[in-house]
Amino acid sequence: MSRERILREALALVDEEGLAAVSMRKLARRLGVDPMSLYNHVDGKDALLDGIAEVLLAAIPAPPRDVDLRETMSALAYGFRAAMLGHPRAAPLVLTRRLASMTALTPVETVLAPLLAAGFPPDRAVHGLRAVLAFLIGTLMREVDAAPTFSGTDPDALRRRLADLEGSGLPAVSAAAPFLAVCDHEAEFAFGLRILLDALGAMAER
Amino acid sequence: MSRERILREALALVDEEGLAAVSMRKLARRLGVDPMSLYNHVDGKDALLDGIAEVLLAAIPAPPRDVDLRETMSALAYGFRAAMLGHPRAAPLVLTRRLASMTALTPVETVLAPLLAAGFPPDRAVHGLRAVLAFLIGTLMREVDAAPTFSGTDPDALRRRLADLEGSGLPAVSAAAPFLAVCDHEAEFAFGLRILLDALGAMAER
DNA sequence: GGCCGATAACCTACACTGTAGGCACGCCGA
DNA sequence: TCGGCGTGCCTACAGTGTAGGTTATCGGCC
Repeated sequence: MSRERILREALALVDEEGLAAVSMRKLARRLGVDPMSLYNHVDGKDALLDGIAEVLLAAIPAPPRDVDLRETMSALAYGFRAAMLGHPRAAPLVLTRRLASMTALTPVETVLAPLLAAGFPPDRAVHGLRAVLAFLIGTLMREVDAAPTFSGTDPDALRRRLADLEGSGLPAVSAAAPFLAVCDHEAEFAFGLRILLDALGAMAER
Repeated sequence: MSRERILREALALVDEEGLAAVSMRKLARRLGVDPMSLYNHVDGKDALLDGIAEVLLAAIPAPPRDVDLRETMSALAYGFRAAMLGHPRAAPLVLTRRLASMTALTPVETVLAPLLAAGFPPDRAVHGLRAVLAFLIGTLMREVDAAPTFSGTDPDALRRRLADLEGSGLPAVSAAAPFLAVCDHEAEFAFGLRILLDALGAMAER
């Protein structure tokens, strides 16, 4: 039927079975349709994946209006992260694909506008935007589609990982093993984002 | 023949034809071997890709010894980047896979050691390491395996992209269009890295 | 020297993939 | 009424990862 329904079902499929499990045939089966019929609404598998990525991007909420630079950027960053974590197995589509659509531009506008308003010259504003975005993507890459490994709920696996690190023969790694074995993604994210926004804030004042 | 030769040839295949073109059969043909023979040295395609990633990781040069914290981290970051840019089409293997091998631990040791020596408590050191790593990965994700688009050598494509941005109806995007249309990855990288290392340096002093 | 177990190369076969090409139906404007 | 066109279906093709089984070659041991 419609492209929209196809994308919705495709996203559900990814959520349930993971990216690798997506095939035109399986998707068609779920929709009760012949595989080839999909090609009337989506031109090829790659375009389908791009479509899913755009659905994800569109789910980023707009930050509140009329708050200061830092709060705007922070809200957008957390919104982006939340949108990706809402569909962890699909998130790599957004993080690894080079999207050139309008959907990708809206968040850019949202963060660029307050930067310019804060007095950033356009080139510096783009620099700042890209630095934050790179950090966002890198962080999400780490936690998304992760094996449940790092969530650390399994105490046995954690112990094994800890032993591996301590027995690595690398002194600094051994010393920091308890912190390397686990990863509080939320805290890591907050830490890095704070640093970056601090730096941007300092630049804004000059 | 040996696992090593297989990985070398696989990396060459990726360099020449891209990740999507890698198949056990094609790789075997290049090696003049039956596809199934590969399974005697590598257990499955996924393990093969992991192997390629480790080859890339192993190519990161060790930073000079006995220099200060900032220089060590900077050298390692640039080394990481250079290693990935040396094989842009293979780099996503490192950036997207969750590697748990010893090879991945060596650079960790290299950056963790000076952080601890500088007085960082282990948990903060890991925080700092991860923040920088996230930025590294995010940045590389953007420039690697990129369509040659953003290299901007084609003035026609650049003009088209610029026109798209200016005609987007988004005021900030239009205003910053000349800087959004191109991307000097080297400069972006230096900018973000400087911010992060500044922040870590400031933390080290307290 | 003769045997034996292991290793590695090969071959076949299976279930599955994305999608090009063609056919049949039903709606919509002329 | 008649064309066309968009949509859905079907077949077919070249290619995929890899399980299972067969053979030859080689190193060590009696």
